[in-house]
Amino acid sequence: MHTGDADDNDGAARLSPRPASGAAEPGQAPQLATMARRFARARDARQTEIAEDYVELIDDLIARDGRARSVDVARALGVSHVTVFKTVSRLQRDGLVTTAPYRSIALTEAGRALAQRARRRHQIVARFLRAIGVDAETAAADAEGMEHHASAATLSAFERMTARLTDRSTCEDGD
Amino acid sequence: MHTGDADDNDGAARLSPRPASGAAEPGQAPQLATMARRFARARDARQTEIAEDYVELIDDLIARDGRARSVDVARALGVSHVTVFKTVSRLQRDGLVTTAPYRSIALTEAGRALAQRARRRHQIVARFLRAIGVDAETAAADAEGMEHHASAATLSAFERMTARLTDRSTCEDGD
DNA sequence: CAGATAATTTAGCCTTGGCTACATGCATGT
DNA sequence: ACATGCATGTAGCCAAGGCTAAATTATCTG
Repeated sequence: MHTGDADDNDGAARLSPRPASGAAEPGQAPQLATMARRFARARDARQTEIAEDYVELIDDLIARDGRARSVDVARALGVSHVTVFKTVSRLQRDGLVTTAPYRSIALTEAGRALAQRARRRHQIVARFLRAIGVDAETAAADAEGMEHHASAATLSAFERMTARLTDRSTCEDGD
Repeated sequence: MHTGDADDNDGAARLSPRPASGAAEPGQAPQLATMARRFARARDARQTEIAEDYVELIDDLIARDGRARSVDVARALGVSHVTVFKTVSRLQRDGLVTTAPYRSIALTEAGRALAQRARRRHQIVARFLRAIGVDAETAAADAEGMEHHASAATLSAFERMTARLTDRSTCEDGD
């Protein structure tokens, strides 16, 4: 009843198995698996982004203020303190932070290690973006999202390029 | 009852308002707002990542196979077809795709536009990563996640650098 | 010390994005 | 033409990550 059954093929192709070419599988099947792997990696990174943001921020707050209150975390992240509370509970469950009722948030060893890794990546990305000519504010904002998706190889390349661009004496050969 | 109340301050500082310095606000308040803005942008990008991935992939499938079946989308993304079904329903609700029962997925104008923007960013990021020496597979995988967080300024810088690195005649001046 | 202010915690709600299990529809093969 | 297989759709579950509202606890102030 919705569409009858004939003339709406201006974009909604009928689901016949192979309308275009007979040689679809050999070129497509491995590519599908490869794509799936890449998307899985991105999905995985998305899941850890929040944890990394939290521990990095908590580490920053402790370094700056001597403590990390959930209200400060909430203000820095721009979310409600309830969201922080629940997320911090998950982080505690996952062994990244420790909390005691009505006390400031503390990082575990694992949390500190993750925070340092995250900060290092963040700095590499941010410095790199500035080095290639992105303004500081945009660099900081983009780094905030990009850092979680940069692999070790990419980070190395970023560091190489940053060094090369910062030291103006080298042009086409860095190391 | 849980911890008593006194001696666990090896990391869980008491929640006194200002234990470190009296000049906390002027240096911290604007920074908190700035950080919140950056995190909000990253959060926003995270929300649109999936939509962009879907429309870009659907566009690719249509270009390659002449149609985009949800089962193909599911295989490419590495998720179940039910997840695809539900996500595509949301995309339809948001005006990015159109679907009819048992028909292939079609992109709306808005969906096609978003797909093209996403693909362009994807290519810029991937080409750039390869240009700075990241291997192809890692570049593709990292680009998958990073593309969604690259602002226009960063993309321009990427293009500039890619051109500079690809065309070896220019060293310190691109355009 | 009592009240006010601020922070934390709890309770409950929503959307997104993932899943399994099952039901239905389409399309081809014999 | 009908069975069989594959694709799609439905129902229901879960966790994450967001929210408001209300209750509880700390801390500061008067």
